[in-house]
Parts: sequence; C-alpha cells; structure tokens
Amino acid sequence: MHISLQALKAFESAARLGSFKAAAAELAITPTAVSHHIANLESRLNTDLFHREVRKITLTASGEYLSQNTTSGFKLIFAAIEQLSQAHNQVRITTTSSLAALRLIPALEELNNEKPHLQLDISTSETLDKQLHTLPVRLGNSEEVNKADIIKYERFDMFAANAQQSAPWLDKQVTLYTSQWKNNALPAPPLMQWLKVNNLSDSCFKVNTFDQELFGINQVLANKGVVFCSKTLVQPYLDAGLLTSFNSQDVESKLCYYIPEKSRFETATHNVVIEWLERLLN
Amino acid sequence: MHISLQALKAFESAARLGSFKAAAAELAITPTAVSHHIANLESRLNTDLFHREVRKITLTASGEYLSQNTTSGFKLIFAAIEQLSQAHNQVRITTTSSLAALRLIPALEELNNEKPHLQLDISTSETLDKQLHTLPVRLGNSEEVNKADIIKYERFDMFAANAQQSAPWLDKQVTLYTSQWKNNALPAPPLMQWLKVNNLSDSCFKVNTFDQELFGINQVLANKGVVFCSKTLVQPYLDAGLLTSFNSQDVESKLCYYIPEKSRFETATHNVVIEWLERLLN
DNA sequence: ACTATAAGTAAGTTATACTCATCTATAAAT
DNA sequence: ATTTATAGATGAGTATAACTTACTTATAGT
Repeated sequence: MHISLQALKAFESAARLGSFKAAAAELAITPTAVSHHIANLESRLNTDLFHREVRKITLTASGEYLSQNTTSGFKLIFAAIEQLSQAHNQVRITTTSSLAALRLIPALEELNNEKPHLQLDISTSETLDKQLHTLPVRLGNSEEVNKADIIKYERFDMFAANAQQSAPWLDKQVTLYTSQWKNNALPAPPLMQWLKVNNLSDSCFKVNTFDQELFGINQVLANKGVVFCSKTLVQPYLDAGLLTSFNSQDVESKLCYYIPEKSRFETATHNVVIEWLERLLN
Repeated sequence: MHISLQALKAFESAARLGSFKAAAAELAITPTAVSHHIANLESRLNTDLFHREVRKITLTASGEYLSQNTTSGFKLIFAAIEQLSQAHNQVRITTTSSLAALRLIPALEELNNEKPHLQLDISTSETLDKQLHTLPVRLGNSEEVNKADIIKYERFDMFAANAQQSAPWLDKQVTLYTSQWKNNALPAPPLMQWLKVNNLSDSCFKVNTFDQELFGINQVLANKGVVFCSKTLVQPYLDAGLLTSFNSQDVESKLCYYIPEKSRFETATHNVVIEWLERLLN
C-alpha cells in the first residue's frame, strides 16, 4: 500500500481549512484534484476521512486523527524549509551578557553599515537554541576546547576609571570587583597570579564578586573601586580613555571565547560573521 | 519556489540512512532518482545539503537541520497512517480499575472466542491517551452527561459474602466498606438513601472508605464485613453465589458509566465493542 | 592495472497528478 | 415552483514530474 505524499498534503489542507475549494486555492490546483486525492487516500486507507455534508465536509474520527498528525508533521517540515530559504542572510550570535553588551552590540552599527544585507542578531539567551544559523560564542577553558574553535584567548588585568590619578591600591585598601562564574567548570579569573606578577598583596583589596564581568566593569565606570577582568571586554573603554590599567602587568588565563564546532559553519554569511568577530576581538 | 514532497522524502531517507543507494532501496526507486531529487532540492533551496565525499555523503549544517525536521515530520505523518491502516480491528478501552478488573477483563476471553479477529485491549491509565480507537468508559453524573452517551445507570446495594448466614448488621455493628471518589465532582454513593429505604440506622455500621470500589469488594470477598457498592460491579459474584445482598432493597444513584461523544465512534469495530459493553453490563 | 562501489549526467519512458467537461445534490433567491 | 448558485463527485483525457536505462566519473581496495 503506497500512499501519495501529495494526496496527504491535499488532505491536510482540506482538513485544516474545512473545504476542498479552499485547499485547492491554497495548493494552486483545482478542487477536482483535491477531490481525487482524497478519494484516493480514503480508498487506500480503507477508511472515510470526511463526512460529506451539503456544501461542507466534516472530519470523521479517523480523519481528525490523521489531520492532527499530518498538520503537525507538515508544519515541522515546512518550517524547516522556510528557515533554510529565508535564512541566507540571517545569523544569530548567542553569547554572554558581558561580551554582548560591551563588545558585540556596540560594534553592530558599523557592521550593519558595512554589510547592509546581513541580518545579525545578538542574543544572550542561556537556553541554547537549536535554530539554524545560530552561532554560539562561549566562554571556555582553552586547555579543553578544540584549538581550532578558539577565537580569543583571554588575558586579565586590573582596571580603574581614568579619573583616578594613580594606582589607587598603593595608598589605601580599595574595593576590587572580579567574577565568580556560576558554571564552576570554568577557570576562575587569575587574580592570585596577577598579584604575584605585580608584587602586590591581597590585603590591598576588598574583593567583591559578580557572576558576570559586566557588573564589576559598570561599578568601576561609576568610579567605584577597581575591576579585575578580561582585557577583551574593557578594550573599547581603554581606547576611549575611560578606563586605565595604570601600567600594571597583565596575566594570561585559561579562559577563551570559542565557537563549538566552528568548522561546521560553512555558509558565506557565517564566515563573514566569524571573520568579523575575530577581527573585532583581536 | 515549489518544492516537491517526494524530493523531501528522498532527502529524508538519504539523510537518515547516510546513503543514496540505501535510500533508493528503502523507497523502491533507483539511486539515480534519489540523486535527481536531491539535486533538485538543493537547487531550489539554493543550499548544499550533502557534502559529496568518496562513496559516501555527509550532511552539511543546513542538511542536518533539514534532516532533523523532515525526519520528525514524516515520522509523525507515517505513524498516523500506520495507526489508521493497522487499527481496523484494534480497540482500546480505558476505564476505572474496578470496572476493568471486575467486569471487562473477566469477560474478555469469551469475546476473544466469539470475535477472534478483534484485538481489544483494556487499560486503566489515568492519562487519557489521544490514540486513535481509544474508547473511554467513564464514571459520571447521569444528570450532567449526554443521555445518548450513557451505557449503564448505576444502582447501589449492600453486599456480603454468601458464607454469612443472614444479614449480619441485624446482630451487631459490622464494618462497612464504601467509596469516596478522589474526583469530588462525582456523586457520592447513596448510602443514606439506602439506609432509609431499608429502615436501618448508620449506627449498625462502622464505615471505611476506599477511592475505588474494587478494594471494598475484595475485603468482603475475604469475608471481612459488608460493602456498599454498585450492582454492576458485583453482578458476576452474585451470579456465582459468592456474594449476596440478603434481599435488601437497592437504590438508584446519579452515577453512570458513559462514553463521551459516543456517536463519534463510527467504525464497525467500535460498534461491535460498544454493543458488547452494553450487552455485558445490561 | 583491474575490479568494485557510490554517485552524477543525459536522454528517453511511464504513470501520477492534474484539468476539463459534465453531473448531483441542496440551499437560497426570484 | 422554478431558477440560480455552490460545493463537491465522476470520468476521460493530458502534461509533466518522477522514474529508468545506459553511460560516465571518481576512487578505494586487491
């Protein structure tokens, strides 16, 4: 028993629209063709699918059942096709709030001017969406992730608002903001190494932590203490002269930004975005 | 852009099986036809779906995405067709544990002998399954449900093991089992009415309740006290002389067994089963 | 170098999916 | 009561999508 997919589609439309005529219009064929398809289906399945009433049709129990399943089935299929055909110029980056807010979103306008056709969308959703063309930029341990996937190795340093005259920790104990990740599989910020390299004791600082670097950086921009964070995130503020590192020595960390299975993204649009990201952060 | 469902199906098979040849075998066409279909799809979607490697194909990211969605979509559709074409002789009754255990399951063997082609399945699952050909037999309030849906009006009486010489409540206070439904939209068993009609006081009884009539009936079968329950459930035990009502007067109740939207079930098989149910219980 | 395998190409063939013309049944309008 | 309009059914004929055959390409294994 071989049932025709076109007949199923015709049935699905007719069942959903409650009319052969409407289904025919939707499928750009004649009502007769729909009638044939459904008669064919009914004979092959050996069940009535519609009750024929005057100038209207209603589903039988079997028809109702088949309708629900074909409708959801075809919906899935056509939604996927819709994605594939529309999404040539669409890319969504999902990443941390900090990277999004401090680096990606501020740089978006320039990219939009450069490549006006490109529809780039930045999202900070935690739930990894299985959408096509979603490019996840994750924070990871550079010793564990695939080297080829890494787009930026993180270095850490201490920063304060440029309004401060000189390294404030030399005078008195200052409030220090740093990060403590919710995900404790991530390497912690290398604060101890930094103190050692810069010949400082932790007694100079009163340490506060947030789970996102963004928050500490915001405190410091408001001239409240100093922040120990990734150079990547504060680069624009350093360039703009809003933050300064007072010539302290930066340290490397095991943290990196990476795109899982980077090579998997192979469309021209993806490559444009990946190159933009690498240029932006390096 | 009009994409062919057959091409999609060919793609789905090829993607799932990882081979045009295997897909061709599954669809009973030639590998060339599969190749055509996929080339056609790729040109219409303007995307590669497979990487052509030597003697093997692998999915691109787009192909992977389309594959997942088409596979689940077609799965839904063909599972429904499978149901429709296989289920001509299949019916599943879902009902209460009590009705199932005391009346339906014991009567199944006879039905199987009478109609060997019929595959009747009794289920007591609470979760109403949206399976095709599931016939729910529910306990309801006869004043609320559609009259045409009712298959049995319930009458209640007091029963004890036939081993008891005479009505045990005349001598001393006895343990009485009755039901208190979890679903309090259901009318309670009409114990007060029964006491009144039979000129008895509730002081004759020590009342215990279960949420299913079956449990009280089982107590009484083990010669532990008396049970106030539906006549429908104990009829076989009365016939077999295992339980007796000692000529007490039964009372009507608002409870009934009914099949929601009974007229909706219109196949020959459903009608056979509904008639069997009505014959069995009446 | 030879064989086997998986897929692609081009051209020809088949049968499915469609249309057209006609018909039925019923509701609404005249 | 007759006419008109509407939704769908039926049957015959047709266009074209889907398929096959024959041949080609590419490459892995012997």
